[in-house]
Order: sequence, then structure tokens, then C-alpha cells
Amino acid sequence: MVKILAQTTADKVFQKLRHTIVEGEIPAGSKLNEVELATRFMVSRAVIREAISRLEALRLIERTPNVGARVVPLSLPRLAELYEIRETLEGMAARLAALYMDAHEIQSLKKLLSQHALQIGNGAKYYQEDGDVDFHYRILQGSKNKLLIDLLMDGIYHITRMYRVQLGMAGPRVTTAFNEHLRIVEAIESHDTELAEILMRRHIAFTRKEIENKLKETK
Amino acid sequence: MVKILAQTTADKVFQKLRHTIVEGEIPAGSKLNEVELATRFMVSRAVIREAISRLEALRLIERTPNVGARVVPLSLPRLAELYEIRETLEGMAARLAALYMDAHEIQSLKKLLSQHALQIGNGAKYYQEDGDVDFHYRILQGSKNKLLIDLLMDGIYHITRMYRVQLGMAGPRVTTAFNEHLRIVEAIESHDTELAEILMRRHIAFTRKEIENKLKETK
DNA sequence: AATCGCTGTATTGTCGACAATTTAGTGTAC
DNA sequence: GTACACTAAATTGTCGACAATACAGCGATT
Repeated sequence: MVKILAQTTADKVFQKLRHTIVEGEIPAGSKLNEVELATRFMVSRAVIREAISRLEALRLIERTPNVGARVVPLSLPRLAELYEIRETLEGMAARLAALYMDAHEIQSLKKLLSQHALQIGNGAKYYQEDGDVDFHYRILQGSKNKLLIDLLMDGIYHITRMYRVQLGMAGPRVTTAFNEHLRIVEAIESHDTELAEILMRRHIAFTRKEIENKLKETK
Repeated sequence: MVKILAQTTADKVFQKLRHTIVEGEIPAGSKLNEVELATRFMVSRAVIREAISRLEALRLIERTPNVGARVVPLSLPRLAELYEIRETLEGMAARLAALYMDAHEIQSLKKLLSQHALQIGNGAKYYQEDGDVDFHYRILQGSKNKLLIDLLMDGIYHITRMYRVQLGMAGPRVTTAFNEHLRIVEAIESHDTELAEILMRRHIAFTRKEIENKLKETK
């Protein structure tokens, strides 16, 4: 029997609020008003505070005692720090994946890539968003390190997505990224840990540059 | 004018509670009772819940909806995952420190080490605890990456200390660790990023083995 | 005009009470 | 004896109200 995880109201509000923030409905840098949010989601302030507390854990918002919470601002230094970490952690994930992914997982990953290849052939823009997420997700799982998975999935990914969304980035770099993915999978398949790590780091570094440039020209 | 950060009651209770957990007064794996804690600290359940929420962010405790919070258990797989991450992040910190620490910081760091050398000469056990913390703290600061500093200081360090304390580890490996520290500083001083990273990773890997062995023989 | 201090308002922090859920215990059917 | 319902107690989740703090406006002083 699979235990269905109970879902408290605070849980749902937390997810909704995270979505509103990441998708930019509440823009980066803006202040959060507890009563306003409580009204908006039709819950008490207690659950709003609970949700805010969790968002703080994700580093999506920051709080100052007696003053309040605000959505983390978009800034170049922060982006740099974030991607410095992400590069390291995802590089680590790729290295571990090259070590621990079993034949079945690798096969499934290759299948995913060939689907992406097809979509690109049809000129779909679908790839960039979900496809990329899927790809990184698989490799992360392959690392078998729950803490690492958590750190990236529950923390860093949401913030990086916030940057992408609010900078209006969708679509570009599709084919290039695909080739990078391909190489990474090859490295993993041959259990070349060092190469997998290096290629992944480079892959992340590319998207970092991409976002940094966009952020520079926006400001 | 330096703004003194306001300190809410939840802040203080959070710190106290963290202390009681890390120092083992509330042992790893045990359940937390909100009303009991509220009575103990003489505050309302609201601030206890707030404190628990923050401890969850630090990954010192885990919560299950409608069931409650319990202190993270000590286990070999968790320890392995934790140190896998720590090795990577501290290696990264050392690499960045070799890149960014200025002459003054390096000088100060060397001074710290020579103080440690003196203490060891006098046969002090003082070194292992605070000295080691100081050392890693300095290098972390040298990385200039606030997010990285946060991840380690506010998250990982507390958990690793919990392991050490509750496994009754104090004192050993003093002189060895000192020599490792010495080599790392040398690498940083000569701005040898790769060497600094490798030596730091190895240093962390040693202490990992140490704790793992202790944990194995304890269980 | 700028700064200081006062006052009222808005916002966050804390509390106690109630609701919802889980847990423990007891009895019953098989 | 085991599994299953059922009830009572304990525990967590949510709420509204009050307390403490920060903020905005305004007048007085220089």
C-alpha cells in the first residue's frame, strides 16, 4: 500500500504562493503583506506565515524581523553566486550519475533524448522548458544522493526558473543545449565520471552566461 | 551607524532549541512535542512552531503533516550523503578562497594557524573544536560567496557537529588535522586553486571516515 | 529647507482557543 | 490469537484577537 502523503492547507498555499512568485505574478523584490495574502488565499495569517517560512527556506524570500518578507531581488551578484553553486552541485550530480546510474536508467535517459531530437526536428519550442527540466531531473536522480536532489530541486531550480521567467527567456539555445545534453549522456553511459562532470559544468556555465547577459541588457 | 538586528522571541527560542538538539540534550531521532517545548521555554506554541519551521530549513528536523516533527536520525547513508555534499562545497570554498582572498586575509589566517601550533605544543585539546571551526570559517569567508557561506554555516555545519557531539568525538586527530590545514593555507597563499580544492576535499574526506568509523562501531 | 519629535496608522509578533487528525486503548467477531 | 471497529485522549493545524513594533504624516524648531 502506498501511503498518500497528507496535505495540509499550509502545504497547498505554500505551493500556490511559490508559483505566484516564480511565475512573476508577485515580482522579484516586492514586499509581501500577510493580511493581503491571507485575504487573497482565504486563509488565516497563520498559514500564510507558515508558507512564507517555507519559502524562506527555499531562499525565494527574505525576512527582516518586525518588518516583513520580500521576494528575493534579481541581481547580478546573486545570480553569479547562485550559478557558482549550481555549477558545482550539478557537476557533482553528473559525476555521481556516471558512477551510479544503472543500465535501465541510462537506456531510459537516451530514449528521452531521442524524443527531444524528434521534437526539435519538428521545430517545437517545447524542448527548452520541460525537456531541459526532465533531463536534469533524470541525472539528478541518478546521483542517488537525496540531499543533493533536495538542494537542487527544492531550492535552486525554483530560483533559476524565476530569473528565466521574469527575464522573459523562452526558446533560444534549443539545439545547442541538445547537443550538450547528448555529450553528457555519452559520458555517463561510458561511466566517465570526470568527463560527465566537466561537460555538465560547462553546460551550466553556458546557461549562466545566457541569463547574465539578458539580465545586464534588461537593467 | 551599525543597525542592531532586532531579535524576536522566536529567534531566541530557535537558537536555544537548535543548541539543545545539536548538543544532544534532545537526541537525534527523537520526537518533538510542541506543547512540551512551549512549556519548557515558556512561550506559546506559535513561536515553537516558528522555531521548528526554521530548524526544518536547516535540515536538523523533519516534519510529517499531522504527525509532527522529529530530530533527524543519525545514520550511515545520511552521513555519507551529507559529507559527499560537504566535500564538494568546501572544496569549492577552498578553490574560491585561493582565488579571492587578499593578502591581509591570508596573513590573518596564517597567524591563526601559528596560534594553533602553539596550543598544540602545549598539549591543549582546545584545538579540535573551536580551532577547526575557525579555520573553516575563515576560508569560507574567503570564498566571498554569501550563498555558499550560508549553505555551510547555517545548514551543514550544525548537522555535522551533531554527529560529532552525539558520537562523543573530541580530541583526536589534532596534529594530523593541523598539518592538513597548513598545506591548505600554503596552497591558498600561492593561489593554487586546484591544489587548494583537492587538499580541502581530502581533509574533509578524512574527517568523514573518522565519523563513519565511529558511527559504525557505535551502532 | 532640513531635522527632530510626536501621533496615529499599518504591519508583524505572540497568544489562547477551537477544529481536524492521529494515536492508543478496549472490546468484539472470527 | 488476530484482525477489525469504535471510542477517548493526545497532538497538530487553523483561526481571530491582542501586543509590540515599524512606518507615514505633520508640526515645531533651527
